[in-house]
Amino acid sequence: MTIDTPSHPPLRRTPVSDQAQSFGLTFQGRLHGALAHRLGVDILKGVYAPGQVLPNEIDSSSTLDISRSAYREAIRILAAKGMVESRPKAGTKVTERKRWNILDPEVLGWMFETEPSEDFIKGLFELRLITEPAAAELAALRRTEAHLKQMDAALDVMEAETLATEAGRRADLEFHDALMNATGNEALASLSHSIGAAVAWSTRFKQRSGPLLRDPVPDHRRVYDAIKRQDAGAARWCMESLIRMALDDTQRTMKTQLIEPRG
Amino acid sequence: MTIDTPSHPPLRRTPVSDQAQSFGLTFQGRLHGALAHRLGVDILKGVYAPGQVLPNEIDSSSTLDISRSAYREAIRILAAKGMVESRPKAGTKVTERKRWNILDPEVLGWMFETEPSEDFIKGLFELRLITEPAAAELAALRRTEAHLKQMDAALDVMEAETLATEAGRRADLEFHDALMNATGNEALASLSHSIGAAVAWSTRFKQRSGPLLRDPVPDHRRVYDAIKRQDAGAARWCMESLIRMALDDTQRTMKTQLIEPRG
DNA sequence: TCACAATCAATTGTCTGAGTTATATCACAT
DNA sequence: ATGTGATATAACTCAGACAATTGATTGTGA
Repeated sequence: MTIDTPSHPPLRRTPVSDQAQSFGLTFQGRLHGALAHRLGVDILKGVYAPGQVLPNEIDSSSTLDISRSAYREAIRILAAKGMVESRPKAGTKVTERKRWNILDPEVLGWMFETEPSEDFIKGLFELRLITEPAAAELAALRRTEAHLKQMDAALDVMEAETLATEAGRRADLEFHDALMNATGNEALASLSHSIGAAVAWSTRFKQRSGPLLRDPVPDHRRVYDAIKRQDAGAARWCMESLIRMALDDTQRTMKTQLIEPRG
Repeated sequence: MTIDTPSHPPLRRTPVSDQAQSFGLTFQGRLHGALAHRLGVDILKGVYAPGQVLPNEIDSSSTLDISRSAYREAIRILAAKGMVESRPKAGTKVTERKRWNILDPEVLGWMFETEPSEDFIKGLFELRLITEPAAAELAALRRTEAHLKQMDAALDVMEAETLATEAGRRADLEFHDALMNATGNEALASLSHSIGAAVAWSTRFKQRSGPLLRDPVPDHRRVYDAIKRQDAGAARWCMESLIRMALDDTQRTMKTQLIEPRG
């Protein structure tokens, strides 16, 4: 067994053969991005363990059949996210898990592609339960009319489209973004944006596997109402309940996915 | 005025001239890293505003007198942190501030090099006040003897070294890291690690400008004691008070820095 | 006048091959 | 043991070419 990267779909649109185009599942625009994606997911999956050094640039790029430049740029991306570390003579090694920037939106997205552990999901929602109710509280105290208008508009779209459509999911994100802007706290907004985007991404799977899902609009509306009337306590409580329900949905979805791994 | 990047120290160890070596302030190992650092700080400072497109690769790399590869790798780093976005024909443009991963440890470090706004500092500590007391609470409930031993050892070093030494500051980080491990929440630990590292980095400045600073060890010890006796409420309260004091120190330091910008 | 298709050109993306620099490892001497 | 120096290996940097993508422009037909 000398095969390093087993059973991956091709990294690039096969430029030579005009047939077999239908493969391009994982392909994303740029080559370095696609490779960073693949390596990132592999690291998260444990295909490459922390401490392990990757094959050197020459070998890697040649076995992947790409140029050294593209390979190096992919490594830079992973290094920027704290997942690998390169030094001359020592090679490029996977860093210890503690140093990974798992709250980076891209990393978080990769995470959700790997059937993350129950513990991780729980930890993430625990963090949401800490931050987002507090954010709702701040939003209730600091929101302006403009914020309310944004949130209200997003809610209308959510109601009309439901979470089954792309537009509906986007509206969900817009609602949370508006709420985070209302907190007037940039760092808090950045954190919630990352997590929210990742969780919303997983909503796509929820929607597919679960036949019936709780309508999220009323819960969101309650949060909105509390913020509108500047009731910080109620905003906190409603947001907390909203997240608990999302956790519940997500956990149930993950379980059914374990039963039927692929669609 | 056609000058693009005004008054920056040299990007590389001047390889030609053997003298004037003393310049190497900002230099960090690799060229792509140093450039990413410089560009990142410039973006945070507003030298390059969101929406603005950077000069193209050819021009940029030639005016900076580096190769296109090195320049491109720097851009990939910034793109990985959400700060720029490249597209063929359209160029590389600075993304809107909301999309920056300001909780990335590196970005946060760059932030503290730019005399961040009062609002940003307050927002960051507001986030700490939300997450870290909650973390202390969780740590009190879940800590093991091993965690306690780690924290205790770190406290001893802090006491012996004080925050004036590198070892002392490292011990401070170790204390918080052990605490975060005790929470058993990976996401929470990652967040606090980012913020903690950045704030600790700023401690270096605190130490320099402020002649006398509150001794932080007793406050830390109180948090430790509460966690040891599994008193979640006390742990939360002590941690909150610890952070409020740190905020106080930081704000005072920032103010004095405004009066006397450079040492 | 407007919608849509074809063309163009600017910019990033990719490739190749070479030389340079840092550093982990080992041998050797202290 | 400890420190010092040589060596080989890896990442790092460079240069120049070509390919691919796409925003803008122009042309075409209704």
